[in-house]
Amino acid sequence: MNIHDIAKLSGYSAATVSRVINNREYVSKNAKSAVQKVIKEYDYVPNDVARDLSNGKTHNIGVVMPHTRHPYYTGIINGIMDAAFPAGYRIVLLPSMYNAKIEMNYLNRLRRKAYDAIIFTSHGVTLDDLVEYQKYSSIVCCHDPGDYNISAAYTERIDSYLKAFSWAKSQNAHNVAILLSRGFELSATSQLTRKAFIKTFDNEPNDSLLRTGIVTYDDGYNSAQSFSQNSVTPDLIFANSDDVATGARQFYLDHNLPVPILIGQENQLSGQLLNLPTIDHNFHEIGRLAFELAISNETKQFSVESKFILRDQNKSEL
Amino acid sequence: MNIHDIAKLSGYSAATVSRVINNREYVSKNAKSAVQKVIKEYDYVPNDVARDLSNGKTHNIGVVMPHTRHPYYTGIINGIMDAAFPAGYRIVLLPSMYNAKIEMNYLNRLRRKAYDAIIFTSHGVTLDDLVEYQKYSSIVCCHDPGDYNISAAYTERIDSYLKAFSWAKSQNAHNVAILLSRGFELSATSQLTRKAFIKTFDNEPNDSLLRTGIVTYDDGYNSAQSFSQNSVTPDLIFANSDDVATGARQFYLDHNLPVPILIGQENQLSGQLLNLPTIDHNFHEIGRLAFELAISNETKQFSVESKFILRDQNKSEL
DNA sequence: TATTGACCTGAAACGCGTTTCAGAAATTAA
DNA sequence: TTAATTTCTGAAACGCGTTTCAGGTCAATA
Repeated sequence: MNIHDIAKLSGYSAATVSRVINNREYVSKNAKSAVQKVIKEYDYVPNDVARDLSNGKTHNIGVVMPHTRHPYYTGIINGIMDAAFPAGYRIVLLPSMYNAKIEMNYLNRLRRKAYDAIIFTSHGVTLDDLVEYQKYSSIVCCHDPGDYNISAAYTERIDSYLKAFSWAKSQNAHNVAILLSRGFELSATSQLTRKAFIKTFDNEPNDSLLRTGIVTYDDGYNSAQSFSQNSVTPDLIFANSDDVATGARQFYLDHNLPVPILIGQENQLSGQLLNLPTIDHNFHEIGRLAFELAISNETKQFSVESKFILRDQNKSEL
Repeated sequence: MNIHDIAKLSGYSAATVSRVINNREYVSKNAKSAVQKVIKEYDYVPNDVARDLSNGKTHNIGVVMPHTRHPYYTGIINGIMDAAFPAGYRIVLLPSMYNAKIEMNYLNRLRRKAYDAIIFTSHGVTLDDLVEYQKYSSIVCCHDPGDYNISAAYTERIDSYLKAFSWAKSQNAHNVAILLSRGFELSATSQLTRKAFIKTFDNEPNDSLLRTGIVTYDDGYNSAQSFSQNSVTPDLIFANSDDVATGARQFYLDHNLPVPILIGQENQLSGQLLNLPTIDHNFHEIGRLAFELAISNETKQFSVESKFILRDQNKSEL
């Protein structure tokens, strides 16, 4: 049962049926009611794929993320979804595991018109690639694109990183461990962390106190364990999430070792319970802005301030 | 630049180009290399929407969920995604806010061929509706479908609910508060909670100790507050997540009131930190199974046991 | 009354791959 | 060498809506 069948059955043409379905003008009352009657009688619904093909639009936005285990990604996704839903867009989850080949594959699906736009919450492909593929469709990234001419909605992280490290310094931290999702060379965010560290402590982060590939509570725990196994004792741990910091903390507690000072990120419940200092990156707003950029035709950048939150240490009731 | 252009440029027909692209047999070496050369030269990629239209398949699976604020839903989504990715399927997020009209809309999009299947992590429409729409495409629900003939992957909750309540009873809990996402009349899961409660305590849950619409930490906090404002003092709170239980706990702490015994669900980090008894519903496995059902042609049901986890209360180091 | 303009309508083309089917060419089997 | 296969190939139809454009009707303006 397609639009041509309805056309025949109603005695009008497919063009008229299409007009009725889409509530276009220039349809007589007679035509409208006749067509509607047949549509109702045969319970006809138009094929969305054919429609998308004809319209050259799918109302689908692809969202690329390495995984959904870190609150930053899930937070952005929520932000995008909350904005996309009322606008009639749907989001398609495109997991990449930081794999550039997989991401290129998604970029090609953009060329193939499968999505109206793609938002990269994180990207393994180069910014050059993103700029290149922009000619096919709207692309938004969620990192500072620097001089690259590409739409971006991102967190201005440097200030809060500086605040966090300078607070760390004020606590007399000398051996600062850094737990990152990706190494400095691979991630702009990690690079920012490094810059803030250098600016504060006047030297490079200590390799033996650096761990990458860190995402979850367990990763935090294991990092602390590996520090311990290597006889490394950080006096402060700067983690990429509160849950990660909490995991590290647990290792020390489990082994009756003194717990280093902890700094988390993303303002999670675990950090709230433990009164950890944290950095709130306002990912929900990032998601919202990313969506707005995705459906707009302009290429522009939005940045949002992140906040270093130092909770009242005395209020800890745990 | 479409397949016909490539056909002309290569001196072969669209049919042959299609064969080359899809690696079909019955293409001569000459044809293959000539076509590939032109494809490469013009950097042609086929249009996915046209392909989907032709093939009648999109490789998109719609996933309906009320929201993404509860770990149960995000957990299922992760499970689905982890299974869908290697199988070459993508998932489209379809938020419903428990709104049956919105869900019907999604069901109609299924009829319109926008998705190959739909998974309902929760449903506001009736099971009759789901059964009805099954004739158009594969539908999977994540609740016990009872006698309805529909594919389902769900958690067998009753045992762990019974265990939880009987533990509650053993703790001499008399005023048991229940925090639910939806009321008994609207949700099969809530109904199970009720049944387990009745079986254990031999009477209906007390209305004044019942709260619905509960999803987050804040909701938990507010519930406790509303109990307090109504001079209701539960001696045990059965929450629908550890975070919710944690929120309730916080209210009592903030007001220097004795904290009731807490039972959480979903085995979250907050519960782990506070050593709360919890119920683990194994949502990741549910998601995986739901996906398998979504792409299979059979209609069947899988259920997974949930676990009541009583943590060592003495080990609380917080 | 002659124009003008608004309103209707449908055939055909378009968006773009895929598949069918018939026919031709090249092999292999007999 | 002939018959029977197997391999290639492309025109056309198909999946299904949307849009364009020409042609027609009818009421309103001049």
